[in-house]
Parts: sequence; structure tokens; C-alpha cells
Amino acid sequence: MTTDRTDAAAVAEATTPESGIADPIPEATLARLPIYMRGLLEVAGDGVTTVSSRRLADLSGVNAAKVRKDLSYVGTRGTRGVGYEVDRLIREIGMVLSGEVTPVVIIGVGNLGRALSRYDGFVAGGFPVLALVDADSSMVGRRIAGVIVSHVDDLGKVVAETGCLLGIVATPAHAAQVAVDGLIAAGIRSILNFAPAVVSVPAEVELRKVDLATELQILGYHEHRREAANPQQVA
Amino acid sequence: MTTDRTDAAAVAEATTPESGIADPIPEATLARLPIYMRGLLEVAGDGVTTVSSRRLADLSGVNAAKVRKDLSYVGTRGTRGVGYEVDRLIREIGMVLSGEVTPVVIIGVGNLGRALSRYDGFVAGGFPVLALVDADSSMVGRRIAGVIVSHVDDLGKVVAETGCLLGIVATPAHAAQVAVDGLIAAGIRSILNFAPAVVSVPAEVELRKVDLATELQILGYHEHRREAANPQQVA
DNA sequence: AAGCGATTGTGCACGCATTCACATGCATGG
DNA sequence: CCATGCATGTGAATGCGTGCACAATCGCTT
Ligand SMILES: NC(=O)c1ccc[n+]([C@@H]2O[C@H](COP(=O)([O-])OP(=O)(O)OC[C@H]3O[C@@H](n4cnc5c(N)ncnc54)[C@H](O)[C@@H]3O)[C@@H](O)[C@H]2O)c1
Ligand SMILES: NC(=O)c1ccc[n+]([C@@H]2O[C@H](COP(=O)([O-])OP(=O)(O)OC[C@H]3O[C@@H](n4cnc5c(N)ncnc54)[C@H](O)[C@@H]3O)[C@@H](O)[C@H]2O)c1
Repeated sequence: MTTDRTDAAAVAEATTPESGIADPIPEATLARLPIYMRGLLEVAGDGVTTVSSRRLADLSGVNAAKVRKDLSYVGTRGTRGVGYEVDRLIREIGMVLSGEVTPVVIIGVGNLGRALSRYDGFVAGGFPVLALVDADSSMVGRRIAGVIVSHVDDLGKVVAETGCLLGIVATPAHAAQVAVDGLIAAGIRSILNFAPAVVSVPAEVELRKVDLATELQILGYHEHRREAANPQQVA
Repeated sequence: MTTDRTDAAAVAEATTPESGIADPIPEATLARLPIYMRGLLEVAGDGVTTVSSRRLADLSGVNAAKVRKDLSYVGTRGTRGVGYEVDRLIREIGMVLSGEVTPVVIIGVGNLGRALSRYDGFVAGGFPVLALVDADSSMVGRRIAGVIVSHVDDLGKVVAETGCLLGIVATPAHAAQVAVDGLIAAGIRSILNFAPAVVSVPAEVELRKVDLATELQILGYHEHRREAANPQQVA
């Protein structure tokens, strides 16, 4: 179950020929690359040309050894005794993280969908929201952040026209599975789900979820626990 | 480094006297409890009184053994050959997840802050947003989802009056550290940060982050990678 | 009353991620 | 041109999370 590829294919895939990028970059590393990127862009703005793993670790709030191991997956080689070249790092991490602009479609234009549509951080990060769809016909035709809302029935057409590769689900929970199925039918294979619902997808589709209620409950647990252990009055 | 408590203290802390709740519930388990809860509430609505780990696993999209191990941390004992009592499970998971209502304060009432304020799922989950603060005085005094926006300078007062225990940061990235410091000064010790910035907090404060841009970038990486491996034309 | 089918509870092994520790190797200064 | 110092790159140890596999145990049927 680990892999059904041949050994030859696995070896060929171990590194890409041109760059030294290890092909399956660990998820944990992947999640940190954007953080490093932010720190790098920051120091680059200050005119700094090289950073040590130590410095980048401080900027990112992580361990220095972790930074070095992470960067080794990206293929970047630093210079011993000096550090890493900032520009090169930015370029190479940028290459790994979806190289170019990747347009996004949002399905469900309610409170959350609208907030996400207007988020300029997505555009800045190379993820412009180029399509919005909703099931509510009173919403269809409205313009939000420069994009006209289409009806969910036209999802396939809209996705094809705009070339969206990523889908964001912001419908109510009970519509989440339908929404996801629609996105997949439209050719989308990478989906971010905000609805608090368990949805199933075929193996070739990448589904990630953001569950805000769960985040609060985890915080609540710790808060709760702290108070139980340490009963101090606020007043 | 594993623990610097005495063995006696560790043993005393292993379980709370009244219930069989293992005290430090693993983070991974904790993150799944709300999912189980949703499935349980769903089947409870259908009048079902018992569930097997298998059934709950299917409802939650996880492995059955994982469900059983998770529930063992909660302290619930099922009946062999039968399953778990739904009502009891709901009650006991509810106990673990911050027992009662936990009010929340949101700092930064922009696009995202407003969407979160209006999210009824928080109220339903026992996390009512009872306070809103912003630095922009033109925002102060406005009413959003029944709550009047206060000035960030009054954060301490507002938190004290409303008894908020959880803080949500929805300010721009450059203000995130200031916002977090403010929350901590106001007595908040559990914080959820939406700003894409590295912030530091004292050890006793629990800080979680939700980084939407990173989520998209991880999806983008996989999409990117899939296309590189499998160059198929859309048209 | 006893066997049977079903489901729990958990020991165990495996893999991923984190972190330490240190040898390796480059740049710089004398 | 060589020595010195500093930061990289990585081997190895540890811990956490996952999932298999199975014995223990319960209710129900005969
Ligand atoms: N608002 C928040 O801050 C927030 C926070 C966390 C999670 N969420 C989750 O995000 C989702 C959206 O939240 P919201 O507050 O925006 O809800 P909302 O009710 O404001 O918006 C939902 C939108 O989805 C549309 N919709 C319904 N069914 C659809 C379908 N089949 N296809 C396309 N569109 C459809 C509706 O017309 C509506 O416009 C919910 O699942 C919610 O639980 C929201
Ligand atoms: N909008 C989204 O969908 C979205 C998505 C992902 C992440 N984010 C992040 O969430 C944060 C908020 O996003 P937004 O779109 O709501 O931005 P926004 O600019 O619409 O709102 C930010 C609000 O914070 C207030 N503010 C600024 N400094 C403050 C301070 N020191 N104390 C209190 N309030 C202060 C501003 O007055 C403003 O009202 C940003 O960091 C953004 O990167 C937003």
C-alpha cells in the first residue's frame, strides 16, 4: 500500500534532473516553507544577502537544525561558514511552491466566501480568486472583489474558462459533499474545505480542511484544563 | 527532558479521580474529538442509542482502531459485542471539550473578523463572540452580529466585563504581535491567530494559528507536482 | 446453561518528524 | 599559502501517531 510504482520509476522520481529538489517533500517541511519565505522576503527588503539557518530559524520560530534539513529537501545548498544566499533561497522555495500563478475558485459565497474573495493575501501569494459560484440565484450576478458570481450549475464552464486549478468550499456543511463532487466533476483535483463536514473524495484528489470550530475547541480544552489545575479567580 | 515531575506527581496526574479521563489527551486525539462529536450528534438525531467504533469511524473518515484508542483516552468504556452508548459518549466528549460555554473576543474587525463574528457555528459550539475590538475608531461603536465594537485601548476592560477566555487575532500581520501582547495583558491565555506572522508568547500561553495562504500553497505544490508528473491537456 | 457471534481494549511494530551532536568544508585574514 | 573559525549537512536517538492483529468479554440465542 505504501507504493505501487516500480522501483525504477521510484528511483527516477527521487530527484528531478535539473534541480536537486527531493521529490516527495515531507508534509511537515512543506508547511514550513511559506513561513521561511516570509522571513526571507523580510530580510531581503532590508538589503541582507545571506542568512544563516540560525537567523532564519529565529525569524520563523523554529529549530535551526530543522531549517537546515528542510532546506536540504528543497535542494538549496548553503555555504559552510557563511549561510544561505537569500535571493537564491527565495527563488528556489518559490519554484517548489507552485512555481507560477494558480487561480482559485470559491464555491459558496456567504459570509466566509466573501471574506476570502476579498483577501488580498491570496493574490499576493499567487492564488488569485478568478471564479465565484453559489447556489443562491439572488447572489448570482453580483460582483465581489472584481469577480462576478456565477451559478453553481455553470461551475464546469466557469472553471474551464478561468483555468482554475484549486477549489475552496465555503458552503454550509450539508452541501459540502455536493460541492466537492461538483468541483471534481469540473476537473479540480485540489480542494480546501471550510465546511465542518466529513467528505470523501477519490484517491487522486487532494483534500485539505480548515476546521475553525475544532481549533477553538482545542484551545478551550487547554484553557479548561489550566483552570481546573490552577483555580484562580479573575476578580 | 521527557518529564521533570516526580513519579508520584505523574501518577497522581495520570487520571482525574471522578472520571477516567487521561489527563494529557494527545493533540491528535483532541483534534478528532469534535469530528466524533458531530457524527454522534447526527446519529443521536436519528434515534440511534449505540454505535460501534466501526460505525463511528466510517462517519468520521478514520480508522476504527483509532476511534477506540481515542475514546479510551476520554475514559469512556464501551460494551464488548455491542458498542458505545451514544448519549454517554456525547456527554463525556462534551466534558472534555471545555465543559461549558467559553466566550471569545475578536481583535481586528476587518473582512475576516466580521465573517467570524457572524459565524453561528461558534455560538452553536459553545464559543459565543462576546467582544469585538479594533484600532480603527471609525469602526468603534458599530454593531456586528449583536456586539458593539470597542476600541482596542479598552481591550482589558471589555475582556474583564464579558469574561472572555479565548482570543482571536484577525488584524493585519504587522499588528499581530501587538494584538497578541494586548490579549495577554488583558488576561487571555488561549489565542487563535489568523495573521500570517510569527508571533512569540510566554510559555504559559497557548497559541494556535490558522494559515490559509500556507494551506493553498501546500495544495498548489501537490497540484503542480501532479501536473509535472502527468502532463495532460485540459482542452 | 452454555455456546456463539460481535465488538472492545491494547500490545506491538512501523514510519514520520524532531532534535542533538559533530565532522565536513568553505571563506577570510594574516 | 595556510591556519582558523564558523555554519552547513547529516547520522543517530527519541518520541509521537497510526494501524494491525488478537485475546478478552459481553449479550443473545438456542
Ligand atoms: N463564517 C465563518 O466565519 C465561518 C467560520 C468557520 C467555518 N465556516 C464554515 O464555512 C461555511 C460557510 O460559512 P458561511 O458563514 O459563509 O455560511 P453562509 O450561510 O453565509 O454561506 C453559505 C453560502 O453557500 C451557498 N450554498 C449553499 N449550498 C450551496 C451549494 N450546493 N452550492 C453552492 N453554494 C451553496 C449559500 O447560498 C450561501 O451563499 C460553513 O460550512 C461554515 O460552517 C464559516
Ligand atoms: N480576509 C481573509 O479572508 C483572510 C484570509 C486569511 C488570512 N487573513 C488574515 O487575517 C487578517 C485580517 O484580514 P482582513 O482581510 O480582515 O484584513 P482587514 O484589513 O480587512 O482588517 C484588519 C482590521 O484590523 C484592524 N487593526 C489594525 N491594527 C490593529 C490593532 N493593532 N489592533 C486592533 N485592530 C487592528 C484594522 O482596523 C482592520 O479593521 C490579516 O492578517 C490577513 O492576512 C485574512
